[in-house]
Amino acid sequence: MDKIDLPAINTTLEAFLLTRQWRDTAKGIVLDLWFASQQGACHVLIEKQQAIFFIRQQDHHLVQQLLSPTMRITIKALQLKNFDHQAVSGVYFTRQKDLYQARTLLQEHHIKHYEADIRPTERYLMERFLTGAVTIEPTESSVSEKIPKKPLFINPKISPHKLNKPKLTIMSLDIETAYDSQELYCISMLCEHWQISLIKADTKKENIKNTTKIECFLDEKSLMLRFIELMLTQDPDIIIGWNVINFDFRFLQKKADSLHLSLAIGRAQSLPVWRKAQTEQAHFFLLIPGRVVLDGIETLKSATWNFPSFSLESVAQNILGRGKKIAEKEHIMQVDSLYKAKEIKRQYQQDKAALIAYNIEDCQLVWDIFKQTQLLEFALQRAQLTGLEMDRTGGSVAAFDNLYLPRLHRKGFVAPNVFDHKETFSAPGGYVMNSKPGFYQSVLVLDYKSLYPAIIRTFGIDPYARIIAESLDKQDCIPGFNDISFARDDTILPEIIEHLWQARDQAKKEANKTLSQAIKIIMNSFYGVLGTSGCRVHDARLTSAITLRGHELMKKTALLIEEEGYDVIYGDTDSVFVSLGGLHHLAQKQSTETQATQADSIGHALVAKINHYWQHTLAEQYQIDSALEMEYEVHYSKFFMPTIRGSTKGSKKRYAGMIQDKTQKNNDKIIFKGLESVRTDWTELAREVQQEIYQRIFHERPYKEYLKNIILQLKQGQLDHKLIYRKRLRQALSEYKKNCPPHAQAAIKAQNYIKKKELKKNETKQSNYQTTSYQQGCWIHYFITKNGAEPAQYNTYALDYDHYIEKQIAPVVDALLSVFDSSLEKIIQTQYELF
DNA sequence: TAGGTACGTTGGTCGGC
DNA sequence: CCGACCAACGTAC
Repeated sequence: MDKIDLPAINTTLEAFLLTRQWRDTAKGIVLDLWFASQQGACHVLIEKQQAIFFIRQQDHHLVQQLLSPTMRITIKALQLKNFDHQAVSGVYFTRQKDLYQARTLLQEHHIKHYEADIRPTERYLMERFLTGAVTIEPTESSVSEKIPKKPLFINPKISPHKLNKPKLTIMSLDIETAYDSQELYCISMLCEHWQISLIKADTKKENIKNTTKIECFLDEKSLMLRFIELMLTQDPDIIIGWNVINFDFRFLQKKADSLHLSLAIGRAQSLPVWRKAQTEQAHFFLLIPGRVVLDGIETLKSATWNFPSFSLESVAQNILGRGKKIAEKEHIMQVDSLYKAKEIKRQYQQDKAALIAYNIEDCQLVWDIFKQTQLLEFALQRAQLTGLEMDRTGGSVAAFDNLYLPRLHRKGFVAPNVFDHKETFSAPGGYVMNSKPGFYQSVLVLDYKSLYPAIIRTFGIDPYARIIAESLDKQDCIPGFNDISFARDDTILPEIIEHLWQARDQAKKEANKTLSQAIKIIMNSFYGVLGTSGCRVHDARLTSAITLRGHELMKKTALLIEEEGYDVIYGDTDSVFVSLGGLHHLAQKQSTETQATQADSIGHALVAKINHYWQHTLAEQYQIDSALEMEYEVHYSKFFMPTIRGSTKGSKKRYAGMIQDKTQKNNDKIIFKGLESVRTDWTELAREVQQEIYQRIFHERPYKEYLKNIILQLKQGQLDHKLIYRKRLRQALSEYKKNCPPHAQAAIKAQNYIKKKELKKNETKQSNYQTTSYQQGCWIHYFITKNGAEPAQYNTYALDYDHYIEKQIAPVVDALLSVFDSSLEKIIQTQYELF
């Protein structure tokens, strides 16, 4: 047996929490925690934990009578109250199973109970303020000698710690399989200084030349066994991939099951735990004890990255500027959506070296994407801030609970239950000003930095502070709206935000963009959480207190700016748009540099005035410190605000502005918001024409010939590849009952074409693969043809070019041209006159 | 393994002519 | 054929 290399007893270990599990045992609830540490992986068991929820003290005997015949419980009166100021007791269980049963019994008897939905792991961690980084102090009895190599600590003391960069072993994983059968071709694993590809092949027959390390296996079973062995010897803390849980690991699990293999790839040879999502049928969650599996797609989304497509090809092109080895050329995919899958099969049969290179390159792409975007650091920071698992995406309510509940308990309260608060009205959202449409010379944008968190901080908006305020004098409270107010000096949420705010300022100072971003996301999620009935402290009066204060601030801000003689042309929630140069046709010609310099100084002056105003006014009116911070965001040297189509009214949430590049001439950038060119459901042609026309007009370059040429090319069929509509099927096809929009029509037609093909060819295998592909959430690609909407892949009809001119090009162009009393129709008309 | 509301656009449906 | 209304989607913040 290997020599046991344990850290010295009583040496404090710095560690980071990887996975958490709980289980009922004869000796009580056991928590099973895995950490990464400087000394490698570290396993901790916390024994003899009790499960707990709360009841009203007045229900003590009722609960005792109800539960004690079937389970062992202890009920203890506590110095805690519910939100109705009633005293509560804790009910303690030796098994979580009993708690669940008790919960059901109490529900049946309509007996109030609180916080019965907190899992034992979360309860243990949150009440100790343990999130990601911790110190572990092993005690003499806590070190087990049973398992060699891996330290096992029983009931050590664990304390929160600051996040130092933990030493983590990362593995990028990707598999290749047949598209038309359950055949496994190849598995590639890539770590920092190590990589391998396992392929099903006969070494004697195959001639595989490749620089990477390759092992060949005659059958899937030996390949799988080697995979399991390598997972244990490489022993990664983090496994990354692309759709890695719902494709790669799910495939490997099914493969292991069919081969009667135990997929013991967890630490201490434990098994993966699968859980099915309740909402989506096809979505699964995976827990591998001791290892964190991070899916690139979900993690990027959770860090607010957005791409037109989240395929590895598309994201790699966007972030790394390079794509996969088998390129997903869009014009090929249109004709044959299985092009890539077929090429993989061909390579497996004819050129295994190429397939291995492709497979390992996918691992590398995922690795490089994680590195480039600092995704792992983001996941670590988020876990550290929220106490959620590293792989947990979404979970805003759970993050709020982790931060809020322990603090609420220390203030002497237990939380209400989800759906306890009966909704009486719905809270308004952000204030969106009516816009003044037109083409402007010079526009400033000023905005409030994290407006809603700033309002929560400044006005003490907090579920607990509202409860407390009910029994306080008026002068000790800050008024909200809807007849509620908040305790002035006794709050929870504003303090959490203040702490995060300071951490964010510090992160910015240290140029730690990842941390700053993680904090911003969490701070902004608090408002949303208070607004959903899925949150236990939800109350529309609280969100109203935030948004209505926002309305007030926005309106006053616009007045303050107008007082200075400037025109506010638009504003949305936390921003105001200030016109400096006036409308284009009225503008005086002025050098662009002078304009920009003047704009900057005006911007800074306005922001200073407004910030000072709130400092002064709020101190005077409410005796509070303003945390409101308006910033000078950007100067648009040219700016266009459209009207609503077919009206003279200014539009909202749609505009374009040009930002001057101060260092480089002729490198100005046009920002599009809400307009067609940022919408994925408009055709490529429409988006491209909009960009081009705006470029030309903003730079005062001719555009008529360009437009005529586009129309000509379109009618000649030269632009057909840019005429595909792309839209998601948001419901199951059968759910489009009230009306059937074009993309759903196209999807139904596609299904019918496939069925016909199936009957003709009687080729079941491949067709089965495709008939299942028009499901909720999938993308539909379609043309508008003389026969209406047709699926792009199967279309045989002539395209309806008049439709594209009228519905795609004209709207995009006319919005801007109308400023100059022109339109697409007028421009084309002159063309006809020429003929 | 539950963050929110506000908004514009297209095209389908339906009742009126 | 037209207008009013609304379903569906994607977006801004």
